[in-house]
Amino acid sequence: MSDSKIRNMEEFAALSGVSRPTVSKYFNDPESVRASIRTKIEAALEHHDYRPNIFAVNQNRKLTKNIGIIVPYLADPFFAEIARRIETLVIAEGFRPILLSSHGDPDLEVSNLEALRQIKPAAVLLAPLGRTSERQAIMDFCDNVPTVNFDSNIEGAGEAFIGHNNVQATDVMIEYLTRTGEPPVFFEMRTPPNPNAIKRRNAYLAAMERMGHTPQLIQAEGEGWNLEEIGYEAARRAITNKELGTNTVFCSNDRLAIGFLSAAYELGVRVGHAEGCTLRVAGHDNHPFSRYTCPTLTTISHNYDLIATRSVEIVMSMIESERRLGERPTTLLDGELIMRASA
Amino acid sequence: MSDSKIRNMEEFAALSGVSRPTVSKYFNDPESVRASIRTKIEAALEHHDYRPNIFAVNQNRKLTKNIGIIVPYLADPFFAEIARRIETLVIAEGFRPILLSSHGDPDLEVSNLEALRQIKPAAVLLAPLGRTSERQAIMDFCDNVPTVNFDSNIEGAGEAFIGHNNVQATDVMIEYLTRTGEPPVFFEMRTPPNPNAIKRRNAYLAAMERMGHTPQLIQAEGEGWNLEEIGYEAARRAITNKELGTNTVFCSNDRLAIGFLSAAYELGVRVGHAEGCTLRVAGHDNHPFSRYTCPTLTTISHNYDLIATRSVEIVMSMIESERRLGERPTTLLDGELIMRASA
DNA sequence: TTTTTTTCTTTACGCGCGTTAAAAATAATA
DNA sequence: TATTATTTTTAACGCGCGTAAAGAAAAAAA
Repeated sequence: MSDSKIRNMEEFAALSGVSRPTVSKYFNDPESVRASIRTKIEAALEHHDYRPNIFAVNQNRKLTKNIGIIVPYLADPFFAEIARRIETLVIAEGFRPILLSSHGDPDLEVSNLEALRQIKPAAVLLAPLGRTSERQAIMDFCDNVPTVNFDSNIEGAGEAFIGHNNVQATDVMIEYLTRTGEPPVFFEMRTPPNPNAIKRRNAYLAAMERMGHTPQLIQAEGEGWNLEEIGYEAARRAITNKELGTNTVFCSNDRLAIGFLSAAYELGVRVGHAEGCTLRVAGHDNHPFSRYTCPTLTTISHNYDLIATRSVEIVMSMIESERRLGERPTTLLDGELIMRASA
Repeated sequence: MSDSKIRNMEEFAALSGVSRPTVSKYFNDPESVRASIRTKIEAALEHHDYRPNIFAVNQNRKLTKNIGIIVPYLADPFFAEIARRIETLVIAEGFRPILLSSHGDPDLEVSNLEALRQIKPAAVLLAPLGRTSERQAIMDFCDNVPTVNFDSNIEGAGEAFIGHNNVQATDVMIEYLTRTGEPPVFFEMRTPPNPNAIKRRNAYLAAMERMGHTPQLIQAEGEGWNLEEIGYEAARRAITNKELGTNTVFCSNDRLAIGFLSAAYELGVRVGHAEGCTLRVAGHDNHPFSRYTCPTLTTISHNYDLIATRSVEIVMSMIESERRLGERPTTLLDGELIMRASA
């Protein structure tokens, strides 16, 4: 690098001995100019450190190189992990990820949508809040901006949906639990913020019925995203009141399970599938921390890798094929049983 | 809202019966125009849903209303929580937060810096990686963009530093531990990614010396940000090899402690300050999950609230006072002892 | 009502770059 | 070497808005 500050493309073009329109062409696609010209520009680039003004560029393009990513709650390590992977892939594709979190607030979700719209993104990846989302606002947004819906399905929103196969995953876990012990009680929130939870509940009920077991739902009260606390409180009550119909608990998600394990530990209940344990607890999600709970949590993993790569793939194909897919393809990724110590 | 799409300020000005320069003035500060004019504009706004093109606006302003936030690793709930709070405060101040994570990668940290520079932010809040950061790149950035350094101190970087009082916090914990039992062994990484860890190590050594106890450092090998795993492995070894000189362990941070607790649980070591426990474990940070470990983790809390509010306060004062403070004021926030079950 | 002060309108330029059309230069082909 | 195809240059406009200067209008003060 050198010193001289370049003010604009005009100056840089002069320095590199190439006309400005050609330089502009180069920055939009280096391959689109002749090799000899490319060499000249890149030589100049070595000495002068110039980059086109991003605002001016975006003002004149109908579409930017921005890709919006909205997650419902970034302080949840699950979404943080997904977001991290998506960001990395988006960067690798040569786009700029813009990551926004709704922090569990429907109003903020709408604000985020508006903020993104202003930015004219090439596409957006949206994991909505779910039940509490302003459905209409989301639909409006999707009409104007090519978006892919992931994680939590809002029917009809976006050009495609990619998510977790809650039914398959739930079935696998129930199958495992019943084969290795008593059939599970289902531990969940009465009014879960996320539609995946409803799917899991229904899958549990269906599976139990199919297998000839009587289902039991233990429903925690509480709103919001403080799931560990909600799980902890409800588990405490359920255990002390002896509400558990069997010795096996299947939690709707790992964060509730973490709360459950905490309560069980505190009450002196030994959890696990080993000798001397009186309770088995399983989760769902393979939360980044589930590996370090006490005992380590048996759970079902999302395919973190595939959920990210597929989402980005679809978005990229949308962008290249001048957006808008056909009939909102839905991709459901199978979960994988992670056998650990808790069940 | 109504239907008609407005293309630009010219059109909107016509519709509202006000001249374009005045409309422009309004959007920069509604209070700067006469009430009667304001009424007209806002009336038009009710029917026509127009907002100035953000790229055009930013192109013409020397400084934008953007405030950059960079954290070293967003998948760490500690930073996710801090970022969440800062974002909220920044929005409340009428600015647009741009949150970027370096994902533990020094190169990405530099890319993030460059991305922010392009965006001409009014200011940025930077929590650097620390030891692995490209110091020179950060210094260069700080020369060009008014920035506040937080969490991890890079000497001389930014106009101000705001962080955790590691010495005070460490002293408080050691004081507590020695009063209630044996003096602690210090459990840490040999080459921690974050400079806070070094401060904590030194504070531990100094405090132990001052109190006439012999310090013992147990140093986990490993690089990167997978702290639970690193803590788990090292703890397993330390426990099985009986390396612990006392029955009390003070972990350099909560994520290591989480790994430690996991290992202890697995090895059948009962942790806590209660009867029948053979080991006490304490952490540092009051990580969002420390409340749900087994047993619940005794730790020292950062003042999440203050760290966020103070950082934003300083940034705002920098922006208002035409940036650049005097002699890089440093604010160290005291930690608070959180007594739970583990020690 | 007249004068002064404040605010608004008109007019016009600039920001940095995308993009186009016609002319010029270069490369590929015959 | 002459001809054709491809790429580059020159010249110029447009994007949507900030902003400045001069004159007109409105509000406040005298």
